[in-house]
Amino acid sequence: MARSVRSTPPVAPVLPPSAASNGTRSRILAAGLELFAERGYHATSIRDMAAAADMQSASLYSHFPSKEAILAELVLLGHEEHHQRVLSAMLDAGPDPRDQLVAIVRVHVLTHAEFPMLGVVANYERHNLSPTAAAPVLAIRRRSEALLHEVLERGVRAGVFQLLHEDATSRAIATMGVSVATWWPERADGMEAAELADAYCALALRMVGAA
Amino acid sequence: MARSVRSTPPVAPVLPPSAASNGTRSRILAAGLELFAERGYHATSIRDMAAAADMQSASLYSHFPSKEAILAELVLLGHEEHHQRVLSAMLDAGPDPRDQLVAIVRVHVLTHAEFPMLGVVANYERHNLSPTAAAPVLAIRRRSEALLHEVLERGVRAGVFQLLHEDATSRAIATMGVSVATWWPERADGMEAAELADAYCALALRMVGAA
Amino acid sequence: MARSVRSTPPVAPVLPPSAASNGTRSRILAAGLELFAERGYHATSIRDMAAAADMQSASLYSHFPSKEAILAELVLLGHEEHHQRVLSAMLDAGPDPRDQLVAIVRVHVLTHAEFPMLGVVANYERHNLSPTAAAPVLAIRRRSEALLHEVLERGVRAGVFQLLHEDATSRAIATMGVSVATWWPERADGMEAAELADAYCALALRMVGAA
Amino acid sequence: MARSVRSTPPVAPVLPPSAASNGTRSRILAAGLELFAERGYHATSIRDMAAAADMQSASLYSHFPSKEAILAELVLLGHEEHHQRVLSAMLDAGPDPRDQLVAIVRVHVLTHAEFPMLGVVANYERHNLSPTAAAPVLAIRRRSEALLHEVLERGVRAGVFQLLHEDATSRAIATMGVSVATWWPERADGMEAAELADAYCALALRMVGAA
DNA sequence: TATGAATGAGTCTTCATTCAT
DNA sequence: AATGAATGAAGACTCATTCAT
Repeated sequence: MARSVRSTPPVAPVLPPSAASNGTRSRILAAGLELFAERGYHATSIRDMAAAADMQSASLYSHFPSKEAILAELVLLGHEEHHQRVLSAMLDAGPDPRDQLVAIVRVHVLTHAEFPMLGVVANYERHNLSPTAAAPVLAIRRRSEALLHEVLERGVRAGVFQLLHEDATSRAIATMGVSVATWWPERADGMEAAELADAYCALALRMVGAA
Repeated sequence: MARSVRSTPPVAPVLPPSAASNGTRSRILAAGLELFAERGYHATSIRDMAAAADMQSASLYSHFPSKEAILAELVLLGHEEHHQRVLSAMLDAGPDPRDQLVAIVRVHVLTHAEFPMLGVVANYERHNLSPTAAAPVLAIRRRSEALLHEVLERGVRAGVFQLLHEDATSRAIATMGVSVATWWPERADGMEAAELADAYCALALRMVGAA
Repeated sequence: MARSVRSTPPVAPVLPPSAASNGTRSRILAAGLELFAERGYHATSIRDMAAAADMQSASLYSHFPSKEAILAELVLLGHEEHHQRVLSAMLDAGPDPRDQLVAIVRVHVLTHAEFPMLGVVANYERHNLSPTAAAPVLAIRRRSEALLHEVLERGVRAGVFQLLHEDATSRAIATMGVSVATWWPERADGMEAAELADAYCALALRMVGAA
Repeated sequence: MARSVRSTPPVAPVLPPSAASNGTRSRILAAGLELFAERGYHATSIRDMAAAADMQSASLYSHFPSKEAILAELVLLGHEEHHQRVLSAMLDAGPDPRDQLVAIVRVHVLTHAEFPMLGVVANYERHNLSPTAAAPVLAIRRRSEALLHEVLERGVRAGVFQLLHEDATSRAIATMGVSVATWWPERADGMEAAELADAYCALALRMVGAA
């Protein structure tokens, strides 16, 4: 039986399925995502986005009330997609804190490898949101952080994790996953996403003293 | 006699001594640093910077030829200061790869804890530089990366490090230090910089399988 | 039957029919023409032009990509209108070089008398164009110059012209026509355009030794 | 005895002797002349002129009270030099109107050939002067025009000139001399100034019907 | 005499947004 | 749903000029 030589697409999809494919709106979101990720929110003009979506700038306002609304939707979408995947992975993992940690890190890394632009925008461009638009995003972030915290705490209580410093450890684990969005799409070798995730999972186990 | 409970100032200095204290120029740099770190390069206007430096916007041009030149100087300065500190720490460390890794991580973390705004600007705002302005910065980055790479390689050859994946490991170590600039200044507890550095050094040793 | 005493309007039209009357665009062109002719390109601000066209300065950019583009259009338009008139006059003239010279000079003078501002802008402000914008203009100028040259050459070969110096003569003929744009609109007496043209035609015939 | 092969210098002097050679002031005037002639008054900044004169812009104000004062001095200087030369040539000519016309045209052409930049600035940039600064210039212009007018009138009264139209003729004669400043420095052939002047003198005689 | 720094007004152009069509 | 034209505010930058040194 012929095996496919390539297991990941050469170019990652821009938007997750939950947001893709429904016409003009998603064309605008895709345009915004690419440009915000590449140049940043303030370096991208409404006209740039319109051009990338093959329309006039005024037409954007038939779909979004403002430039900020487009960023807000992208940032929220990135957080929702991520949180839902992490949550789902946790539910599939058994009760062992080690399995739970691995589940979190794997899906965390894979999501950032699959949607690097969304990772960049959600993490680095979210600071351009007004407090109002940022609020629901922060809520999700806190839930995600709490989830990792919970797993670490349970591992400590179960005696399988020996943390050096809770805060530093959890920040390090979270950060190294996010950074994947930045460097992995530009990697020189042909490293696969699954291979990458394996490495980070093992790394995480070492960081919590469980390997 | 009462001992001071806090050994580091509550607010870190903005610029390293190498750039501070020489008049108008450094006042402009300090203004740019604060604003670029807080809002980002494109969200900061030349008038904002002038106001923060208590002068008219046109007066900036007596000291810098363009807005980009201010960013370029800050980014370069951040990289130079960082690289020089890392280099100096390496020279003070003994020949043991473990000591060398600890030396690198400690100074890496401490630098980002002491100059968090410079860390943010140097790492996140440098993408707003033109290729010409970015070139010398990239050269320094490559040297710093090579240094960490060298230490890891030597540790592996000496049999004291068991790396899971060289690239992933080095990226994770570098990233977790940089992220300090982001979260540590806003920490809730009264964590000291030295304590933070200790934790990250131990974490790094675990990551390379040497703890 | 009563003859009208005045055959030309007291104030010449600003733009030739080929460019006039089509809405906002030509209102901007007319504003630019008047101001460029009166004050010069660099002494005219985009705001001055907007005010003269009764709009905001930003609105100009819905119709022209830059200030230079407005000048470029005016200069090109002036050259095109002029060249087409000269060409048309030549075609109506018989084969006699004297008739041809008179035809050229008459239309040359009349055009500058009818559209003096366009003459001033096309001839004196064209130096403010970038090489790219100036190229098509230069092409037309060369064609016009070649036409006069051709007529003079033919007259010499036919023995009806005795030139003192070809280059000096053709420059003098061309220049005296262009200068009409400058002094004729401010003439003290009530000199008619037709009368003016008659004088210049006779003058030209003398200059080539054919009178 | 060796004859000089070249009767005119390859590059015409910038300023006439009356203004040259007295230090910083004339260095500034020379810089202004070159730049005003090349780019125009409004396209030349005070900093451009300072750079061309190898000094700081603020230093110009030790020698001239304003940018306009530099233009005013150049324009006045050009007119004075020109008028004095024309006057002197007239005094050397005999009483014959033909000789007088030739004398005027010759010196008119030669002056513009020798100081083309001064000719350009005096004739085309003088419109950028305020009425106050323009007044003495206009006075000289009127005297020069009156002089030509006088010669033409005398020739008519003496029956040696048959004018077609006084105003048109005098404008044409004056204009063709001024235009020399524009085209002659860029001539393709190696035409000498004396040769040029001869041609224009003969042309003028034809124009007045005296050849 | 010369200058570096400073300034307020101005430059052209782009911005996000609105609105009538 | 889409657009061309319009706008007021703002963008980075340059202007001619001033002044203390």
